[in-house]
Amino acid sequence: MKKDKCSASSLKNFRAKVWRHYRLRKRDLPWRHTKNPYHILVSEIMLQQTQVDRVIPKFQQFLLTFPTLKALAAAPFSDVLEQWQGLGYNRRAKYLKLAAEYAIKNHRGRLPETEVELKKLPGIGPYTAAAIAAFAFNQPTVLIETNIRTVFLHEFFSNETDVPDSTILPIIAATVSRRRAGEWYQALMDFGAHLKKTHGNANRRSLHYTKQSSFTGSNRQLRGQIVRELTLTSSISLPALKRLTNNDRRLVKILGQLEREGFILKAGNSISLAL
DNA sequence: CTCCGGGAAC
DNA sequence: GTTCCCGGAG
Repeated sequence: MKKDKCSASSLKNFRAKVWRHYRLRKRDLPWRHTKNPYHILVSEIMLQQTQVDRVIPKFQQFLLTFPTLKALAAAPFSDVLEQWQGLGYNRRAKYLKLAAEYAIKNHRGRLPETEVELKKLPGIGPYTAAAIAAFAFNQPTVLIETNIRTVFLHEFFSNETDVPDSTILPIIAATVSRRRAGEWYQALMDFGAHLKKTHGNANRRSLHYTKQSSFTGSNRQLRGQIVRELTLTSSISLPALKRLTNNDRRLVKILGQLEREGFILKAGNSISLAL
């Protein structure tokens, strides 16, 4: 009986368990059939805070509409935003197009291959930079997201609460496959998704666990409605938008934010999506 | 720290 | 009605 949960033999058993689950229960996901860095990028941005089942059809349609990094960079923002409707977090659509433009301008039309360079792209933070490096370029980066967090909380911190990621990351680094990093992380995510179905959500024991405020009646809801309206009509008057809410002051405030963030253009009383 | 979307499972 | 989602920016 090994006392140390992180002993060499424990880690070896853990790895074997994850690989075994992957062999038997691997999910067949569209972005696992490609090594195209652009396709990986699109999938990872879409998957930020968004369930796999909801991303799959959007991912495929998006790549039909914008087949290459160059096509995305050249496309009107309003077209990108239109494709994005239903996914939520419209800022991601903006960041994704800006990232494409950045790569065209600074990396000769390709995505950079290192974590440090990837993180410089808009919308790409610590997780996504490490994930693209692992999935597209097979680098043994260290990354954590909700499924991976679940796996390690379940396997190594089953009796602990308020576990910070900084405590988990060294174990992730100690267990990552040097030779098959991308596959390893896919296997971890599949195992984590499986654990959530069978054991509930261990992430509530993470130090970083938070519940988000309610959506109905929120600024986010109204903001989303405004953006969707604009993708449908291309141009709309302020009085027409006022029917979305009885709080004109809140509407004007959100419109100001959308304008500053580069989502919309205001010309007098006429409002349209930015190009 | 707060903000950001929206559909679906529960 | 509540929770969750292969997070990131300001």
